[in-house]
Amino acid sequence: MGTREKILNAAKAQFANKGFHGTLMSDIAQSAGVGKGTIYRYFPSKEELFGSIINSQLESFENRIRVAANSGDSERDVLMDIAKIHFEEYRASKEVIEILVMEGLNKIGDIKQDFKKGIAKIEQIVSQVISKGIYNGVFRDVDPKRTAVIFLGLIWTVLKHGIVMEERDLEKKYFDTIFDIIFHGLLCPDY
Amino acid sequence: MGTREKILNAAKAQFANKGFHGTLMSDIAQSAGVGKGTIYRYFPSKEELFGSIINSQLESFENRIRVAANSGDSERDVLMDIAKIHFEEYRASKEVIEILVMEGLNKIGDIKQDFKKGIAKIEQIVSQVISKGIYNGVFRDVDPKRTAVIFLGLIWTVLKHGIVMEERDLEKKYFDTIFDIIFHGLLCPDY
Amino acid sequence: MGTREKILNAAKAQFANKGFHGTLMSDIAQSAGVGKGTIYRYFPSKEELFGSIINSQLESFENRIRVAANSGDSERDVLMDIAKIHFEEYRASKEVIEILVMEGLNKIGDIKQDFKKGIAKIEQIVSQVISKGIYNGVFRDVDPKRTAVIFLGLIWTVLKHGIVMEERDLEKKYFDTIFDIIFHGLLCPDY
Amino acid sequence: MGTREKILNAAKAQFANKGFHGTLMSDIAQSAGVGKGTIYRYFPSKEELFGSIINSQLESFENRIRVAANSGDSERDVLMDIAKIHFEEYRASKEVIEILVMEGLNKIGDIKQDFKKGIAKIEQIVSQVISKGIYNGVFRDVDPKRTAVIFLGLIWTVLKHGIVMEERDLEKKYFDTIFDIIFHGLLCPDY
DNA sequence: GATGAATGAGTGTTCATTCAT
DNA sequence: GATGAATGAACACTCATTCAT
Repeated sequence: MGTREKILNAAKAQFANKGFHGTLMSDIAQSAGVGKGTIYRYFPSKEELFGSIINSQLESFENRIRVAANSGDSERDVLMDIAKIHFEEYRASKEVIEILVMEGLNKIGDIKQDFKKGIAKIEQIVSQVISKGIYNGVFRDVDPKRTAVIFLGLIWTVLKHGIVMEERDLEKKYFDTIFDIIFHGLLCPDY
Repeated sequence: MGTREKILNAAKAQFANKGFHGTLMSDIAQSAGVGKGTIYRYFPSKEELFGSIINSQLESFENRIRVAANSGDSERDVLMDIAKIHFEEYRASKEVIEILVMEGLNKIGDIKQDFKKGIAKIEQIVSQVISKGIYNGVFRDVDPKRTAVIFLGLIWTVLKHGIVMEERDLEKKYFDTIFDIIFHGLLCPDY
Repeated sequence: MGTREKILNAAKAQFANKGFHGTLMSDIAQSAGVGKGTIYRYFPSKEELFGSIINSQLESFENRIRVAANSGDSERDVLMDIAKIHFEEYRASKEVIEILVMEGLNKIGDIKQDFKKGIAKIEQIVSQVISKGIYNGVFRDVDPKRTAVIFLGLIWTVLKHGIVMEERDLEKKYFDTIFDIIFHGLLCPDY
Repeated sequence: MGTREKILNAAKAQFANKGFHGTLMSDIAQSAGVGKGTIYRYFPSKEELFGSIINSQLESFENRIRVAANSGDSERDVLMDIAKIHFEEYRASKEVIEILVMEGLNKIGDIKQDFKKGIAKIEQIVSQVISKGIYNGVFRDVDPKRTAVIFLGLIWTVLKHGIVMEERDLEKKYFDTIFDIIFHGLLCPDY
């Protein structure tokens, strides 16, 4: 494994465990098995190292979601795919998702701006999916932008809940409930 | 205004603006118009000052939500009331809600534990409301606990979205959309 | 008991227990049962309060020792009286002696200078006693000044030892040994 | 000179000059010609730095005294050697002895306990020397433990006197007088 | 390229002292 | 005269960053 990669992996583990402020550069160096100075040969600062992690994960999300959105599947299935992508990334890289969910919005340098931009892009993709779904008669006539926010919010909420409450097998429990409610609503037909 | 209150207000504003780690005790002192040492007459540490703010807001939420849950109204209306309470508290004290939403789960002393406990209590109340709603034929037969998590998470997410994206008139925009979707679902009857 | 006296007693107890730097003015105030501000009506500063205690004890020593020196007794007995005075004062006011022994020479303001002057005066008295003793054929022909230092040093040493090692019944144990050695020497006649 | 050594030397000088509480870490850093943070690479706290100095000197004393005690010389000479060791160490490292004498018993962390233990060990060695001296007919039949306390205390007191009164050529003045008195006593044979 | 010893700006906290009541 | 709330200068300690080797 390359040095840069070793540093990134160590940083992900440390930031996820102890948060941005709780993580020392020396922790990362030690955990990566490199000298402290070496980190600075690859990343100009702690902040940029942190930002790197956040941004690369956001890009990965954006790309995968964009692919799903253009798959040609029913918009109903696209939404389910988007949810699956989130849970998959969570399973594949719990630590990075933990960082995203817990620290993504901390007021650390320009991280927050990057995060906002990343989220906004994803929201826009989802919003377009919903618009298409409405146009194609799959979804009721809801406000697409707000609904995108709500939909993604739901997924993030469940991820966060799993992380915070330290639940195992998060996705299996919640996946069906989320879609049951978001697709069919909570109320009985009579109400 | 009492000194303690001045300090609390200044602290809320500073923590909301700059986050826990970005806020200096001297900022709070200056913004409160008191000496740095004075803060320590009222709060034993920065952490406890922060925790004080978090906990008192969580208690306020819990109490108001408990009252709403016992109001005797239809469970449908209780859920709407609970959402209204969140938006109201947000309007009344944007800064504290901002702190709760942005920093409540940071790894700062025991804050995270307090926060988790507070959230768990509220989730339990909502879970009972949903159970009753199912029993009374208002709600479909969903899993009450998971649905409570999803419902509350949704509201928090929307609050967070409003804060992060700096939207104005947050509640007016989202309130109806949230309940339209969560009550009636996203899919057209045919799907 | 007058307020000034209450403060002095409380200060003696606190300084003896916790040392100068370990004692807070608020400790003294509380232990004296007065307000913190009240101390400053009687003593201009913590340092002066401390100095007051040191100096008044040194004066008491000086006076009693001067009286003993002028008693007309044999110089042998005068030395024993001087030792007795030390042990008596220790018994009567352990705390002040503790302060004298443990903190008298700390580099706190001008305390050290006062202490040095007080000790020098006492040494001079003892030196004169020894001179007279030599003149009167009681003592061997030793250097009176150095012998005074040694004699007083012995007594202080034993006091300090008792305080540090927290021995009880200090004086009974050591009094005879000190005078046995200092009067008759350690060596057997043959050596 | 190694960094650790530079720091230790600077710390000795500063502590001796200004006492523990009067010495700032930044003073030590400046005087050592290193940055403030560098001190903390070698010593975990001001207290430990101080304790380090105290303890290493106490160990040095103990070792040298133990060697002297086992030299096989007459117990009379061993006592004189022990006194010489004290004066030698004083000459070699006035500052550390000054710290020992002036601050060794202050209530600073666990220093006092270390100091007490160190002194107790040395007292025990001396006590054994005196016991042997009595057994071998060199010393009169005195209490060995108390005599050890008195003997060592006397030496320490004279060192302290020299430091406090800022006398030069301390040892030359006092050495003979101390042993004249302590060996042969103060009284004329008739008394 | 890699290192880790050195750095010093930055921060939470303490506590003697003041002064309005 | 007595008080104790308020003060802010002072200080130990941290840690991201640098740079000589």
